[in-house]
Amino acid sequence: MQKPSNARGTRDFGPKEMVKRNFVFSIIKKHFERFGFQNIETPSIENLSTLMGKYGDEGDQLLFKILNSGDFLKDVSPNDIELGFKNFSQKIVEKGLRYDLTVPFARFVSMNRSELAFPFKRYQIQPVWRADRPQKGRYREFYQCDADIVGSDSLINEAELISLFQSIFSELNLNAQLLINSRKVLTGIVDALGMIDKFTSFAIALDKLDKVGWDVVQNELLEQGFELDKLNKLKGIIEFEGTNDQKVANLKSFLADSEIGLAGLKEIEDVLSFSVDQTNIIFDVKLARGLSYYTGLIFEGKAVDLAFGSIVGGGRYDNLTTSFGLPNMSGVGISFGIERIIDVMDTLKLLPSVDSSACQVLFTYFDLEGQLKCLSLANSLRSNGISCEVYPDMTKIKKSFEYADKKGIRFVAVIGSEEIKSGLISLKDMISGTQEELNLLELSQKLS
RNA sequence: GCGGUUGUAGCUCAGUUGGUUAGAGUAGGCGUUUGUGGUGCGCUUGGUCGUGGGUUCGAGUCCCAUCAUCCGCCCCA
Repeated sequence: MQKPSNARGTRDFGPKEMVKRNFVFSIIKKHFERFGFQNIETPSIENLSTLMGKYGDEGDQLLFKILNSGDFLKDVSPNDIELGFKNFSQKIVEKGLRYDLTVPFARFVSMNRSELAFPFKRYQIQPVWRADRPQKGRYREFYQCDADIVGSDSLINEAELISLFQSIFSELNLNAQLLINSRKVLTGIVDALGMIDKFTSFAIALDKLDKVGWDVVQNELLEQGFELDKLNKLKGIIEFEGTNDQKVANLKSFLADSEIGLAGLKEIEDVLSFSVDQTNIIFDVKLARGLSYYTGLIFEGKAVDLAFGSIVGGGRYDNLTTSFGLPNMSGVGISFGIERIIDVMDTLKLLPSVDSSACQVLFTYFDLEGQLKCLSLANSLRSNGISCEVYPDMTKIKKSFEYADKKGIRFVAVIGSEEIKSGLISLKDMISGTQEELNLLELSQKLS
């Protein structure tokens, strides 16, 4: 017999974990709906043609691919194998597991364009898979919780997502801040530096500023051909500390000659002006974010009390559905990294440990007569909306008390010959240790 | 994809320079005299020491490979 184990980077969730997970899931879901987002689901499996090329070369490598069923080698010639695995795999693999929820959503919107009411607001809470190397806060199977709005380019949407972020973390009681920036501001900065064609390398270098420090970033940019005096000026801008409004004002002169940069600043200003509550919203010029499809505002959420990487990500994308044959469909979305939120909250002891789903009462008995009585009493209580279970085995009564204790069931109802004779139920409160005799009506009232 | 760490009972870990039948705590089971749990006491079930090779008279201990884990890098939630 082989030792059982989980596949790499995957986890089981027992009852205790599920209590914690459901707590977070239910709050997120509630707020999604409160903001008018509608739930959809898409299949775990997508055609590889839907997924490939959407996440860059790195992303393509991290896709889990599904071997074709049946005789998957029947169309493969020795020549295909000689051409290398990329060519070869195209012949034997046609499907893959979804890598995120955004691309399947784009496919969905494109396919259902005539039936959807635009602007379309949807939320989706489903697992995604990445053939990544597992690490702290990084798994191969994990849930994403996405809320997106497509078919509207109003900045109200951005502001609403920010508001959604605030209300979710407020109810979760987790202190989190949202960094915001605009791809246009970043483009403007590169423009002002006179290196507009080096946008990507600039963004990548800037994104790791917090980790490696300015000197490393500067050296990297100098190697790329950026000019030192301009970088020095940029350094002052980036290290400037102040309110969001002050930061915007400070950037205005730097971006004075860049039309796109000023447009980006205007976006930031507008979104902030739409945000009634600017608590924990921070305009951060350093924020770049990897995924290439963002075109406008971008944001990233972090826990304040624990360094754990980002727990929320999102931004505006203008061309997501273009490759599915639907151009000009601007959208903006936010993704809550629920696995990391759970990890963070667990570390900070902010999650419930008591199983609120435990039954209210456990029935126990000594003989067949008591057993039947318990079953009938249990059904009466259930029809009154009281959750209860009947201990299934006729062993020592002690076992059923231990069972109730372990499972967090508060009351144990004992039905023996005395109870059957008197028609009363002996009810023990496992917390106080007291016991009382009640009839069915009294029991029902006590527990409802 | 790259670098490092760790892998002994269900769980947390001991195990001395290689040396007899591999230990502890905890969890589980049974009991502690009749129909009552959470703390006590007694007894007890669990391990081909991650897996596969190798060195040796002898390997949990040394070497190689492999799988998994955790931590960095890349990237990301």
